[in-house]
Amino acid sequence: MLNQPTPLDRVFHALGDPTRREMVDRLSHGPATVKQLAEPYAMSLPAVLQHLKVLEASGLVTSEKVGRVRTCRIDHKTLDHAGDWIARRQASWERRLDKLGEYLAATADEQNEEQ
Amino acid sequence: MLNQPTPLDRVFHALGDPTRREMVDRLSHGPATVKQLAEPYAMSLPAVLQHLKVLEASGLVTSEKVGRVRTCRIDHKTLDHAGDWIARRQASWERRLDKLGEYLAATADEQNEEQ
DNA sequence: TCTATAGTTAAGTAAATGCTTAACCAACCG
DNA sequence: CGGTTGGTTAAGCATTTACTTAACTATAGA
Repeated sequence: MLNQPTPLDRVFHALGDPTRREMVDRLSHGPATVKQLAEPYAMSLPAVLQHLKVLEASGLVTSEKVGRVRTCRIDHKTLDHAGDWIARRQASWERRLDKLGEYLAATADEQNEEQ
Repeated sequence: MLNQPTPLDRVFHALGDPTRREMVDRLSHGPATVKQLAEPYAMSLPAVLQHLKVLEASGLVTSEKVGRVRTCRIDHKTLDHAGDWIARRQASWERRLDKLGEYLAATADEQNEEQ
């Protein structure tokens, strides 16, 4: 991978890790501080911070620091982009099934006519 | 990551690579042989095969070999799982916004009563 | 002011990723 | 049979990932 990753690369890659998916899950219920996000995990704080950095780089999460606490929140738009990509492939797949169905129906008709 | 990846880990990880997403895209329009899948890319056949292996391990793609050609197709159910996961987080996010809205409305009412 | 809290930076490491080339097999085809 | 086509395996390599520990900064509160 010489070329740099696209936004969608970053989003799916970010979601490919269970810890990061759990963080997104947690944040989908409301904002949380770094401390709160880290609390469920056995791993070190710097490790959590690195996951957070990946999530922020992907656009899935935003954060702002007030005083000494950083509060993180989901950016739903980015999650939507990922959902849209999947929905579009599902759509092409279904269009294909429709066409296949039409074809099979047409073939059946022809066979009926032949009989 | 000492523990082995979950199915969802594998799916999102598989979708995190642009080449693999393009392959899923291609396959969403209909089945293709390994040769056909490899054709758009500058990379070697073994590299394509490795991407294919990742896609198969994730469950996004299935394949069967007839004679000497292997034909690959999407398994839509796996794509659905990924879409469902995203949809569920979007749902919690929206529920949260609803509750926030109710709270704000209630607060506004209280303030009206106080006045 | 002293100290605990919340977060950050840097550097190092083991394992996983995404490729490569070389060698190989098995099926179809003239 | 012998060559071409389609796919596969193995080995190697540079890069990225997911952590770690140690050291550090800045804010909040007693």
